Amino acid sequence: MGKRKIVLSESDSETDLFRKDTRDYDLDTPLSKSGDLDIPLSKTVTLSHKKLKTVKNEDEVDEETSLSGFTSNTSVSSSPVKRIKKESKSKSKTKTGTEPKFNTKAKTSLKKEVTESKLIKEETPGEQNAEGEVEEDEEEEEEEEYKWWEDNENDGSVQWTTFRHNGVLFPPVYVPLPSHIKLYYDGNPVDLPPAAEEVAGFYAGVIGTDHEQNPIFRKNFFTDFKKVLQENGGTLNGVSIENFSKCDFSRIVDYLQQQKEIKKQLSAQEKKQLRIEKEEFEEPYKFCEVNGRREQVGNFRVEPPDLFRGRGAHPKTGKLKRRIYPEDIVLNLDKDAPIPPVPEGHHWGEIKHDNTVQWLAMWRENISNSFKYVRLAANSSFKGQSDLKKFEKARELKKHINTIRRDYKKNMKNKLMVERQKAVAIYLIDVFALRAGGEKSDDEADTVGCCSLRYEHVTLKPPQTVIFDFLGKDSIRFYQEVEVEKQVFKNLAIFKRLPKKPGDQLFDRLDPSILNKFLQNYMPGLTAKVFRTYNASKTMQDQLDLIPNKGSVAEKLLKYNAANRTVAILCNHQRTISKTHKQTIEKASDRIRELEWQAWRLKKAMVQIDADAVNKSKNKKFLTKVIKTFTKTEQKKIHKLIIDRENDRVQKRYIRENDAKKFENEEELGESVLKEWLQKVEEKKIEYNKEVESDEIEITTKINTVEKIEKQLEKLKLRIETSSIQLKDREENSQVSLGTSKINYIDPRLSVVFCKKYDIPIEKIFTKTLREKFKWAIESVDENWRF
DNA sequence: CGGTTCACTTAGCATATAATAG
DNA sequence: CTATTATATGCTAAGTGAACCG
Repeated sequence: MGKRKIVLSESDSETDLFRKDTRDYDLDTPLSKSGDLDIPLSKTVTLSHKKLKTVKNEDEVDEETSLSGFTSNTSVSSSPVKRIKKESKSKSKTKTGTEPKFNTKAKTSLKKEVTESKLIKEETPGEQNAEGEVEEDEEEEEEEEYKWWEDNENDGSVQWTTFRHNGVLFPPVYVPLPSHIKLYYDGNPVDLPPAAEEVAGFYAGVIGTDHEQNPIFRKNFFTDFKKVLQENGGTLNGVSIENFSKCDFSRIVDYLQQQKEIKKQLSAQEKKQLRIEKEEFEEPYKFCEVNGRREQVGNFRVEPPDLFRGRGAHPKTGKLKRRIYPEDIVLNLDKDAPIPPVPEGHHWGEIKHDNTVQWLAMWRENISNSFKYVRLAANSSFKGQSDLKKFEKARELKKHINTIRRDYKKNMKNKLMVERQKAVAIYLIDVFALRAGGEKSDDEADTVGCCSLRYEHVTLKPPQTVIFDFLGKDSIRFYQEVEVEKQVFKNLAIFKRLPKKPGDQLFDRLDPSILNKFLQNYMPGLTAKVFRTYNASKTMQDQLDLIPNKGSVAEKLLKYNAANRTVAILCNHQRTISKTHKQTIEKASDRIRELEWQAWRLKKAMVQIDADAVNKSKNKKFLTKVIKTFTKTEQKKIHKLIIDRENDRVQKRYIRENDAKKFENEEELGESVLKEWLQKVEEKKIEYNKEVESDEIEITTKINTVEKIEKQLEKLKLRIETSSIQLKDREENSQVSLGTSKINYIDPRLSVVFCKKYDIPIEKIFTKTLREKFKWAIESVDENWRF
């Protein structure tokens, strides 16, 4: 038995997509290394061993029920500790020698940024830099830039030597509503102190979303709202607010809506002006100087106050996320760096000089009392370096994966309960790409990963089918009905055995740290999450290998996306189906049906002209196979669709043109014009009706020869084909999110190589920001690179 | 150790912007 | 050219895992 195929069932149509996946996992490839040690003994195991003596029965697995039918193998297995030299990851091309200078473009870059998209095309692509190398990137760089991936010196713990920036950007102060816009309570206007009014406004902002329907959200909001109100001396006009259901936010909602509308109505110029002003204002915060080099800051804006929008059933959702002031902020800079200016009348909470970390600023947030950090952008050297490290680590796992798989298979029959649990857990993480699953407290949403799986999350269906059903990260449902190996099934049964009951931990001897410590034995730095990266990239490599190098760019892209989708499904990256999705799909299929009707009609006309035309046509296949006959009812339906649409269009056009004329002070079109237009549509309708009755197409000058019709048919055929493919693609992607895996899991070098080999412009696969983020990948691989 | 704290990656949704159909 | 739809980006919540601490 070499490869094991896991076929996911297809029973539940709702989540169908996530269970059609078929994957191969090579668990049995012979090991490259023999003579692996047969002694586990990390500290954890030693401890269990001690435990074994005292509470033997608890820790020993009951062989009777669990091991039947399997070749027994009693030896405790483990992995050799493999020491990998930390070698410098990339062969350095000659480094530029001198320390790169700090990019002084900061001042001018604003204008550049703003107009870039337009200007770029006018500039010579590929300028020469000092060394005479040709810069191939579409964004010109006057100054040579730092290519950290060609730089060898990076030891790890020290992140920077100089580190300077301008601090953070605070959200604007609250501007109270106009005095006539108020909250109403029990039908009466309420005068709120500004602080409370602000919170009421936050709630108004949530009306119309799902949060509004969430009782927890409402309760938490109302509690905090009352608190703020009280802290600010209560309402100003003596109204006492006790009951949420008596609160009427509608005027505030309308006002906010109106403000939004006004903003939208601004002319393009005004919008542009505002944008430029905003840019200018933000400019100082956008960049950070790291070791004399200019790098982009990611989230330089402090999070504004709002109601906390927790995902899933978060107990704290709806609570007020308080405003952050400079006093709350800790800044991190180098010792000699100038201290950024603070808003008038304030001071920074603390100034630190910690060069072992990457953050520029941080504050403590009040919802779960954790930290928020201001850090560099995704295209920075900090992020890039850790990204590269992450993928190199995943590639390192290639060398150990066979050993690991062999071991966990073997350990499925280990006598020690912990070892068995480890084996099964690693199996689940490896095969189903589960996350580690750390412990969570009661004031968070109840979500789980591997180690925190509970009794009720796994259902066993003999002989060897397992149904996983739980909420994972972000409360995204993980539902899979799968066949597993017998021994896995048996072990899961053991882990669920009495006295365990719903609510109990499946892996009661495990937590991520135990698992990770065990994994380190195979490879330094190996942790549970590495498996996700590894399997995602490995899957992508395998999928890409299957794509034939032929066809149009569009076709190849479609295949790339299909490969991407496989990975996204593996990682369970979902997105909510948009509210309009069903409608969109319906509309698109109606549209296709209409196109088919047009084709059918043309076909009829063709036959009318020449009875044998179909047989002679080079589109014979299309004409006979694809085009189905339309019944009279169907025809009428389509006619109605077209006529309604036409009428609609005419009405709109009439209104629009008159609006324009009014604006220009011209004479408006009279009703008669509209009537005339509508009449034309009416004529068409009559025409259609006649067509249905007589079952004959009227031959017009436009379509009076077979050749002309063929030409039109050709066009229609193409449109139908592309529309159908598009529709199918969209349908398949409707609940799968491709982005997350592209950004975080698929080694970007795979995509770069794919583009090179298949002659696809990288822009088709990586957006501008992704190209910046993955610059290290784009510039460092040749087409023979493999994951 | 075993829990907590800190720092970092990963995640989906909301909104802004671009592309495309009509 | 406009309205609609698709895509890209911004935002911040929610994970992981190592270090720290008593």
